[in-house]
Amino acid sequence: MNKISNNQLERYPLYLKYFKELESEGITLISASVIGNKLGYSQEQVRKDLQAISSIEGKPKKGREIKQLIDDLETFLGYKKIRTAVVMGVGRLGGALMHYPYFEEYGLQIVAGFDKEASKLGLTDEGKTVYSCDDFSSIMKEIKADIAIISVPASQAQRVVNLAIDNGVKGIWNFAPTHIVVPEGIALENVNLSSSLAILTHKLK
Amino acid sequence: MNKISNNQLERYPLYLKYFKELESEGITLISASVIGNKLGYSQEQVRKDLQAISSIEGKPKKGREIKQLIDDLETFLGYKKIRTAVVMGVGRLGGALMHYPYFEEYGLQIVAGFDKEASKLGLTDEGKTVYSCDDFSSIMKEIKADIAIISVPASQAQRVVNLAIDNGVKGIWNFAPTHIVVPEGIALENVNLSSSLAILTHKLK
DNA sequence: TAGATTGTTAATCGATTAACAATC
DNA sequence: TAGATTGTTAATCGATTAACAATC
Repeated sequence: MNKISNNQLERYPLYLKYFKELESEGITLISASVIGNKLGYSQEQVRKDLQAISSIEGKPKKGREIKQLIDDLETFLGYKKIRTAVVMGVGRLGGALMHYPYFEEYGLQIVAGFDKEASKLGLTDEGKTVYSCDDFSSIMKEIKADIAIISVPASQAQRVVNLAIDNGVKGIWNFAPTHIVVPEGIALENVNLSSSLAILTHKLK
Repeated sequence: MNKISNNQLERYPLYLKYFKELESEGITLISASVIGNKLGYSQEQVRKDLQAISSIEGKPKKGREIKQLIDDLETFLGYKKIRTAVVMGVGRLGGALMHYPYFEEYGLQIVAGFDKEASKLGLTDEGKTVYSCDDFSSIMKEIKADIAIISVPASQAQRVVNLAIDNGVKGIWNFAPTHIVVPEGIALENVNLSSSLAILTHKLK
């Protein structure tokens, strides 16, 4: 199997979203050029992208079956087997992530939050529980989450990441605006708003 | 001047953050290899990156002056001249963005929020005002924000983006998980959590 | 002077785009 | 059959890495 680049990986959820829209409109077949026009990619790129994850070939003159594409994409993106996550740091951003409505659709289940402030602990309006950081190890023994979402202040991030990894987390999704280090074998993905803003600002000039 | 790639742009805020840390520790000079080790880049890449934005040359045997680097990066990234933004859709995520504590540091000032729900309107705890979407045009005539941060549900995003552009916004920072289209001359940057999650999930395998 | 670090030029690598044959 | 769309192979483009001369 060919290696799949990050750019490519970023595109797949956008394809999936579009295909679901088409499906709800009752459309069953789609060609690479139509997809490309809609999403702003070249048709060659669309073909390569879809070839890389499709279980069956497209049909010359007709295109690809949307139902099949959705199935393949959901399988490839892991939406079909649920992964669990905890949110570490339930401030404004952490709270938003803890209740982000689209994660369910992506197969990501937020099972708990952790914070050190007593006022934040307990059940949230949406029925999720925020535990004290002190209880992290014992709670993790029960829930065994796959992923830790880091939304603590930058100064706390590395410490909290270490704690999460020590307690069995295999992936770190870091929203704290700081560089963190993880050992071999642990997946790390950063969402850094300052980087995104830098791109926007540069385009504005 | 050479063109600067998006990857490169994403790295600059991370350099800046690191340099500020070093400065607060009283360090005045830094070499490309030390920077690379710390942030996980090659020293060649660091040199190219810094050359592209530096106003003065580095000093053989010594490295580069941190103070100068910070100044050059802040200038390049636009942190020195304040840009204003409005948040469209003050749900959990929008609320978090509206009060995100680091934006000030990046020279981004959130001047107002907009929502259509009456219960959300008025002053927030942190002293910012959420206006009704109905008043968008008239308020924008006063505040003339540069950027619109989009945090409405996906189904509303394109409509809201159009409204923002019609009222003079020059940049769209889109947090809604959907593909949107902007006319020529308008800057668009997407923060798509599903794309970021796709990368994390892939690394987890 | 010797050595560390710089800047520059060339080589490599990978992703995207282009060209084209295959097929329903 | 003709034409649209596919998959594959080659060309281009751009970013990263490597090599090396310049300099304090």
